[in-house]
Amino acid sequence: LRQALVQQALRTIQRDGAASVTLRSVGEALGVSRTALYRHFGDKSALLAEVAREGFRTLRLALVEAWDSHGRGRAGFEAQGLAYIQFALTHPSHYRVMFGGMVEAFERYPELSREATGAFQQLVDALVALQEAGLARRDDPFQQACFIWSLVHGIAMLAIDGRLRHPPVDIEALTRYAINRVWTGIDRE
Amino acid sequence: LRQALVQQALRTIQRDGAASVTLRSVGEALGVSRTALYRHFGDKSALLAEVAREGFRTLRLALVEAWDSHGRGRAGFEAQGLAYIQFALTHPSHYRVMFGGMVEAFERYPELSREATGAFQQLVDALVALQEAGLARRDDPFQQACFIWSLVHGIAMLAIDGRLRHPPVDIEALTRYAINRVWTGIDRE
DNA sequence: ACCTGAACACCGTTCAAGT
DNA sequence: ACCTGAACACCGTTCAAGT
Repeated sequence: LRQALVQQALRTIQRDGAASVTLRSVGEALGVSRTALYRHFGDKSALLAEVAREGFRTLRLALVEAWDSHGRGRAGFEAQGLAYIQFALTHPSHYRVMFGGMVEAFERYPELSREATGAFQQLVDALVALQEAGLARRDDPFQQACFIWSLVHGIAMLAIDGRLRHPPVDIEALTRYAINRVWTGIDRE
Repeated sequence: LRQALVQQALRTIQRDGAASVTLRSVGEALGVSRTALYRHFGDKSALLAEVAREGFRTLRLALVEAWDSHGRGRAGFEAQGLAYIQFALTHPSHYRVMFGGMVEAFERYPELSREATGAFQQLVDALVALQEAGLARRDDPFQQACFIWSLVHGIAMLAIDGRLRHPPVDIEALTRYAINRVWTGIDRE
């Protein structure tokens, strides 16, 4: 039932958005009372934490896949960025659960923190590989990763929140541009 | 009273966070019924839209001030980025109202949209000035601005959501690093 | 024109009670 | 061990009624 609750929450999120995930709706869809959930999770936040954890796992796998299947060089770096944005645009509500502050006290869920760190670590690993291949500046990889993550997260959030629709922006083109500018800089032509 | 409601909402947001802004609490703090608000705003979302509009106005003024008082060159560009992050860190809940999807149907509030566009336009104007001074690539200034905005927005959101606290990140140092990397690129040393 | 008080349809959560 | 049903303390919103 625990797994069923998570799956049902995910389905509701995908179809009707995160705001529609109520203990009543999730319970009713599973033919169970609205308080049955408390036998498996501490509270609603714990359920959403599990949903978020699942999201970070999927995201990490998507990043690894993009990086590995594009040669682990510049092409892989770009593919990884595009995969990140694609995940966010394909699962906007799920992404919001992961990053929108919907999970109270994020740090109180060690499995969620671990999975989130794992996805971040994939980016760090890629940057270390690029540095060792002489393709990227030998800055602190952690700070470098924070920088890149902030960029793609910013694009994802603005896109999801509809802030890039007036006028309409080609998100993929923006992502490609951003990654290219990160790579070569914007100081001079 | 309309202005008083906005001011009270802002005060509550600063002190107890956006989640604590309820029609009951705002009304009670002003010695008025919880439904009095409906004489001045269509619904709660309209009140928050006004709060967000005030935020974009303050943000724009902070950006203009930073840009103007640092020579409208590379130093001004960096100062503008730092001013953006500083605004977000100083008023995290206010920033969340502006960007966290708390205002339903953002585009239905023309004054809010105008103010948000105004803040964005300040960045576009700065980039055009940099381009004309030969200090920045002559890319489409709008796309360039979307790129930069995404970056600082990403840093701001990750910082506000506490995602840069395990391990703790020096946000100002990260911002300086990011702006420097945007300026000179990360392809080679 | 502006405000109130009661009512309505929702929420998450607690808890005694059932099997 | 697992679930239920009623109850509690909250929400935003509507509406007839008051001044």
